[in-house]
Amino acid sequence: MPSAQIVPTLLARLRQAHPDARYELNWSTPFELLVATILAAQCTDERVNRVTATLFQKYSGPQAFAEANTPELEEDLRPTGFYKQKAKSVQNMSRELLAKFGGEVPRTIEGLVTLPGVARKTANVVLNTAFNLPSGIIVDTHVARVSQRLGLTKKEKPEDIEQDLMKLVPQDQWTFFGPATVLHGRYTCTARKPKCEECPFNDLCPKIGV
DNA sequence: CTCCCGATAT
DNA sequence: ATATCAGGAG
Repeated sequence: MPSAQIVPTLLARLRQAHPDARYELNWSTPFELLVATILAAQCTDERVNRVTATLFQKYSGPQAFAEANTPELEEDLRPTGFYKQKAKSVQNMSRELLAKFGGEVPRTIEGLVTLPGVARKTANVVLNTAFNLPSGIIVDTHVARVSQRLGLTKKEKPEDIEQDLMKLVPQDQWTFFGPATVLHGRYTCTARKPKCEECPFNDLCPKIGV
């Protein structure tokens, strides 16, 4: 069966499994979601949430991060891993945000991607989740793995996978498909021991790469 | 392609 | 012990 044919079934069953799929990062403003998403690289949401709970009390917005003492910020971010890189990204991102966008998170992928530490995945998370804009499809390690196993793409690079998915999935489903597929990958189609027995797509999955 | 880097599941 | 985890920059 061509992969395009299974997409409507896929979307219907995804909705059953994850009716209110949304990101599991905690945030109260688009800026906080942007910071949290940068911190989420190679790190679980749970650990990011543990850090941001106190982080966002200490640093109230882009101005506070821009003026922060860098070694101190590094320590604040240490539990998320890559902490020197992430401290630099968050601080420089905040400075650029103030300099170029008046401290307001831009609502376009072109604008977001100019910020340090922000590429398509992070930009799509912010636009899809905070602004409900179908700017593209979030492709992280989970979406990539699930899409490959289901035979929706044979590509390796996230940007190429996103292109394939955008052709297959109707645009008004993009903001649902991304987060829902992330959850499916996180809890069912896991990297190491995928739970194929309890997977709602078991009957239509070629199980590529499993 | 390599590097950044700590925490957790297997 | 080691692969992997909501990636991105140089």
